[in-house]
Amino acid sequence: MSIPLPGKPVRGSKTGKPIMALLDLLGRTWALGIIWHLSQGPATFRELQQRCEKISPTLLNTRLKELKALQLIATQDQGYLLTQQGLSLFKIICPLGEWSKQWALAV
Amino acid sequence: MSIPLPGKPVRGSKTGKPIMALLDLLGRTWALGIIWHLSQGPATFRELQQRCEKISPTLLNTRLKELKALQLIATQDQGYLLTQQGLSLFKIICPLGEWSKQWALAV
DNA sequence: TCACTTGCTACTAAAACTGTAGCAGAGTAC
DNA sequence: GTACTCTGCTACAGTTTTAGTAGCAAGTGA
Repeated sequence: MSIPLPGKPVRGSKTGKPIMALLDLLGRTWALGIIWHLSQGPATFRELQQRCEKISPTLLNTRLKELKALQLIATQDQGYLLTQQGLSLFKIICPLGEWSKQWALAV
Repeated sequence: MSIPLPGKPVRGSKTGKPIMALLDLLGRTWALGIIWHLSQGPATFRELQQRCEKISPTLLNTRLKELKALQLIATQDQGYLLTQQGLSLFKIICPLGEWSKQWALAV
């Protein structure tokens, strides 16, 4: 799957609007999950695999490359970690944790 | 694909944590997109199809059923619209619009 | 009754994801 | 130096999901 660059047509939208690229990216299996789990701190490849419970290494690597190309994550000695960009994105979606608890009560 | 009920094991997590169900749901193609486009106001099936540019009716209907079962959207005379739950979820992800614009400048 | 719209299903092809096995390189341990 | 372990990652076959197109049944209005 090609990397959803803002400004370019993406899966489901030819307009090139950044939000559509973002929705394409976040709509891919495990993309949100990886960001979520990485917010707990840096992790090696295998550590991340464990945090994600059941992700296949194939897919994990694919997503990591995408997220890296889009500058949401980076690699360092510690392994993978969120960049400033990635962190600011996480801050937005962070409230989903609390929201989902309320939601669970209602559904 | 089965509906990701909070409290139940979902794609990628057996823990049943609500957040994992939510991440599963939002990680499905077009789920976020549908919520996003519905936030612009109620829409009929075909209207929604157009807003989403390139979604296939098969998938649109599948996602609508899921979102309905999870009480994020509902149907009325006007067609489909966000429920209170859906609206409160949208309020969380709404800042993604602005964020993506900043991101577009950086990538 | 005939045209027209709407919500939606059927069906096939294409793309994405899973699951398992395992390789190459780096770091100890002896 | 060589055996052992751990790591990041790739290969590949099989399954599941999504795309894309066609079109049907029900409702509306003329």
